[in-house]
This record gives sequence, C-alpha cells and structure tokens, in this order.
Amino acid sequence: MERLAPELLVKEKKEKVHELPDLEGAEGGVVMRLAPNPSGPLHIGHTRMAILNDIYVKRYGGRLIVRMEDTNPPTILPEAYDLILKDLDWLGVEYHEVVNQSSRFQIYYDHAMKLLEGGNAYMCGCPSDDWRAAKEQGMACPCRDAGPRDNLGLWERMLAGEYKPGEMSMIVKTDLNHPNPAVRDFVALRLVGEPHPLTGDEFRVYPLYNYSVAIDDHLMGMTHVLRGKDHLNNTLRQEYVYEHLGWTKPHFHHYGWVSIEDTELSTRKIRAAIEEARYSGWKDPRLGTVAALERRGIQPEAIRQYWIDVGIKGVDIRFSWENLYAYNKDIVDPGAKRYFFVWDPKTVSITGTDVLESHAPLHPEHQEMGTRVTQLSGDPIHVKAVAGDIQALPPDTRVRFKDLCNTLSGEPGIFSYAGNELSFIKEGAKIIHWVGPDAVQAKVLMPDGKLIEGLAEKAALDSLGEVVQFERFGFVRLEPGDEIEAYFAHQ
RNA sequence: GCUCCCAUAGUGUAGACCGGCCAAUCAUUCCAGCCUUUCGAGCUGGGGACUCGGGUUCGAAUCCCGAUGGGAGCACCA
Repeated sequence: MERLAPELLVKEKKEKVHELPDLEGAEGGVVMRLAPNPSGPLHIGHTRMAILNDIYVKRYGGRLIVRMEDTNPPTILPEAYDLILKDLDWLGVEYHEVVNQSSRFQIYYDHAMKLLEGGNAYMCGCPSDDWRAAKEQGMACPCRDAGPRDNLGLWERMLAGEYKPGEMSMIVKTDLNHPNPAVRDFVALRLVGEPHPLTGDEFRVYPLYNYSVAIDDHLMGMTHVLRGKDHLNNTLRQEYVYEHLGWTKPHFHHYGWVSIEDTELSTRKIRAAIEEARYSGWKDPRLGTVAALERRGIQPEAIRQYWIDVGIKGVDIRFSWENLYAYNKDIVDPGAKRYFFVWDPKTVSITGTDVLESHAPLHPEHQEMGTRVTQLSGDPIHVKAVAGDIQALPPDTRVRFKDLCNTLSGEPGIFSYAGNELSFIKEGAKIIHWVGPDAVQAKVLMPDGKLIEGLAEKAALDSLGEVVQFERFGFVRLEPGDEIEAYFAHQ
C-alpha cells in the first residue's frame, strides 16, 4: 500500500472553504437590494447584509440595487448618502443602481389610491393611541368600515394639506383577528411636518417602512429579499400588500440576529457623541463603523470572509472580533513590513564595542522586500528599549537585541556586548527589540481609546498609509501624513 | 401578556430536507512540542459540543411532542 499509492496515506488537509448555500429559485439570475437608512455611515453590523447580497448577485448574475430608505426626515444625515456608498465601494460591493425612496412619492401615492379603491386600506383620523388599543383587542376603529368613495375623499384632503401631522393617516388592512398582534393593520402613510433634506417641503405625506418596502420591492423587480430576522414580522405585513395588489412575492430569507459586544454601534448615539466631541468623528478607532475599521487596517476581504463563515442561518450569533482578526491577519501578514516600536522607552547602554550595524529584514519570509539598516556608534552605544524588557534582570542574563547583537545584563540599563552568534538564542537568550538614536516619535491609538506613545524606527516613515507589524506589539495601520500615527488593528 | 424565529465545543460553522458511512467537519481560540533573531507566521500533537426530557425506530445530532434557554416583533422608526 505504502509502495503502491503513498499519496493515499498522506493525511489530506481538508481546508474546506466554507461557502454560502444556494438560494432557492435563483438559477436564472437575481435582483436583490440593500436598503440602508441614511442616518449615518455603515457599521460592521450593516456589512453583513451588504456582503451577503453582493455575493449572491455575483454568484447568480443580476442586479443589486441600493435603495436609500429616507422616508423619515428627522433621522436623515444628509452626508450619509455619500458615506454609505463610499463604505460599499470600499467593501467591494458592486451595486448597479442607487435609488432614493424620497424620489418616489408619486408612486407611493398612486398605489395608496389603488389600495383604497380596492377596499384594502382605509383612512383613519383616530388618535393613534386609541387605534392601537383597539387593534390590540382585535377590534376595528370606526374608520375601518368606510367605503372607497369616502376614503378616497379623505385621501385627497390629506394630500391637499387639510390635516396636520397625526390627524390623518392611511392604513393597510390585514387581519384584525390575526393571532400575532404584530401583524394586524398597519399604518402605511402619514403626515410629516418637518422638511426633507432632499425634497424640502414639497411632500408632506410620507410612506412608512412596511408600505414603501413592499411597493418598491415589487416595482423594482426583487426576486430575493435577504435580510435579518428582525424583519420576520415585517415580511408578514408586507405580504398583505402583495396579496391586496395581486403581486407575486419574492423569495424571503431571514438570517439570525447578531449581537456585537463592546462596540458602540448606535448611529444616533454616535452622532450625538461626535457633536459633543466625545468621539473624534465617524472614524474614531473606538467605533465599529466601516470607516473606523478601514482606518485600523481591517481589510474588506476579511470582513467578507467572516460573514461567509457565519453564513445565512437563522441562528442568533455573537459577533467575534477574534475570528474577524484571524481572517485579517491571514490577509495582512504576508505583506506587512516589520518595524520596531518601543513603547515606554528607556535608554540602555551597550558596552564593550563602539560600532554596531543592524540588518533587519522588512519581512522575515520575504527577504526580497528589503532590509532596514541601522548604524550605531559610540562608547558606549546607546539605544532605547521597552522599560519592561530591561528591568529586574538578574546579572548576566542573556539578552539578544534582535537583529543587532548579543549581550549580558549588568548594572540596570547597562549591557555588555557578547558577540553576534545566533546560537546564543539556543542558550536561552531573551530577545528584545530596540530603536537607535534616529528613532522618531510615534503614537498608537488603540480600539479602547487608549493612546500609546513611544519611538519607532525611522524607516517606518517609508510605510505611511500601509498596514505594518510593530514587532512584539501587533499589526497597525500607519496614517498617511508626515509622522507616525498608527491605528491598532490586532495582535 | 400575545405572536414568531432559533438551539452542535469559548466563538462561529458542516452534518439535519433524504435517520445508519458521525466514537460529529472545518476555522478560530486554548494547551504542549518542533521550527524560528517577534509574544508573528509555519508544522505536529492535544483539549473542547449534538440544551434537557419523552416518543417513533433495529438504529436519532438528524423525525415528532414537551420543557428550558436565547432572540425578535406587537411605532403615524427603519
């Protein structure tokens, strides 16, 4: 056996690439959408819907539509329209069309009339609390029984501006006896008194989520709607609109809830905090925004891999930064140049020689990437090292200054030169890193908001804008500029 | 309270539709060893899970029922 087919004995490495399952009824191509609310840029939680939809459209061919759900003026952040598209571009999401719901008022109005005419919706002027309370009991409010003629009349009057916000609304009938209270009659259009950033005061009658989504999904030709489980009940409601209008439904799929701990994701809270200067902006490294992750050196491909790994199951999951970082490290490590960054720097003296030269590879496995060379001279020679590395060393401890030389520890801060044989390491030397006198000031901003200051070797200035590894510290992205300002990615 | 969804190791995930090939996959984390001028990478080995209770069956992670646990919704937000 061993002789005839040795390859059969080699344990096969089953590095099975986890793939997303097939989508039902997608063989002929798909039309899918991303429906963000332009209240702020995207955060890590949003990237799931963006990437999942993108992957399926790429797999089956078809169209991916970005639909800005901007039907609630007070929550809109005008710059979010652009920020969201920038985030999607960075993520590698290929969308084919961008549509604002605020450009489709007439469409919502036309279909409202159709629903009213068909007796599938009614105008209601009841106080919302009463209406909701009746619904809770499975009771109809008096308006529900009005005929299409009366309803259409009220509708015209609402459009004409005869009512103030809260005084009149258009409601889609579902089933008041539906066992699930969340599915009974829902408001489809209501009055809004505030101006819209894009349309100003032109429209006052605004559609609500479930209504505009159902209308748009059908009219835009969606074949598949892939979204979070939090929309399960919304799907139930939207299906009534499809039935009232005699439309065929798209395939709906709902993936599980993701809880993301230790990270502020609430757009509303972040916005307030930025205004109060408690965060430096949407890119603040403490945030889970796409922009912040980008700044820290997280690669879009890592985020994509992570969501593929998680899949589209309906199970609720906890987001794992650890797993995301693992993917990112795989991507970033082969190209990340190595540099020394000395935090908490202390001066040390190396005695017994007056000239040293260090040749350190920019990447240990890719020598072709080049070498960092440092010339040192003096009597003694002075370098800086991390305080914690050089304190409390018993006398004659073997300490190797990485890529420089071997030493034996003496008085605090004093090391005596002990050659440059690598065998020294086998003898149990402690390996530490260091920077020479030409080192430059450097600061690293951590995801928890801490600032770590120290010294980085000058050569790191050649890599501004790149993701590099500060040896024995972690991967960071160097901000473009003229000094070393690094954002910590992960270890 | 009502309704719905879900349940495999620390974290995710495959297997479940079509029960046996599952003494359960892969990744990550953790531990050990090797290698190595990083506490990085790599290699090798190891630890770690089918929520519980019934039922169907020769046989259940897989099918059924119940319990428990987690999550969502019940907005004139999206």
